[in-house]
Amino acid sequence: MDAALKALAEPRRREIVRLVWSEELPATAIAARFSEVTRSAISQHLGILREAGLVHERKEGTRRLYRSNHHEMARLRAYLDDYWTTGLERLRDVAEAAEAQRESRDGRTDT
Amino acid sequence: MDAALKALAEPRRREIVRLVWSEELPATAIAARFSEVTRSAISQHLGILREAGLVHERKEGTRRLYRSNHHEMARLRAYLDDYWTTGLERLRDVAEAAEAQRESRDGRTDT
DNA sequence: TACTAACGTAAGTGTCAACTGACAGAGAGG
DNA sequence: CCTCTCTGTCAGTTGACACTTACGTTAGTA
Repeated sequence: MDAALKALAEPRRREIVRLVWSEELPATAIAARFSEVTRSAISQHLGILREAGLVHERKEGTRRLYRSNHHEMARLRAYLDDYWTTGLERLRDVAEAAEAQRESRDGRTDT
Repeated sequence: MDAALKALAEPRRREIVRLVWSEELPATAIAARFSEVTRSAISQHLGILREAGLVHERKEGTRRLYRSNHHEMARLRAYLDDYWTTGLERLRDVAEAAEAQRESRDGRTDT
């Protein structure tokens, strides 16, 4: 899960995931979209994405077709949603409520 | 924006943001929560988070109080939400609709 | 002034990541 | 078999990053 987030922190890889989201594409076709880097670099990016479980790989003859792993992407999204809400907003509410209680009860506290 | 995502790809920094989400804390207090690394490391993490605009810094005497920048966090969240929906799901819908049209029109296509 | 607490920061190190260029294997077609 | 295409991978370079140690700075205090 941590690997997935780290993988998507790279703009190039976010773009790759975007490319193969709705279309299954061979490695060469994916690499062709990136004129700034070599095919080798894209191949390595694909390896990282596959390792992180963000893309699926399917062999067909001499080609390897890639497509996004929607399920894993959904998991990552859920993880982040949990981070925003449970981890932060809700924590803030709890803290504020607790502080309000402390203030109205003791007027001062620590820890 | 990209710096923010990259900053949050680091687990330690995610934890820091969590710590100062509801409470404004001095650097020392934050560092005290992390027994595995030195105060210097945390200070550098705080610098990166500040650079990415994810935390606010306020000087008070000899101390520096930190707290999360909710606004920037919301922006990042919106950016990701846009990535999931507009960038992916919607794109998939469009692609699937187009493919369905192609199939019912030609019966077969490539590229 | 001298001392101390709270910080940031420079310097140095080990590790990891992105990239290029060269090479190897696998499958298709002559 | 030979050749061409598609593709992963290895070797090597460069730069970024997380971390530690040491030092400098600033503000409060005796």
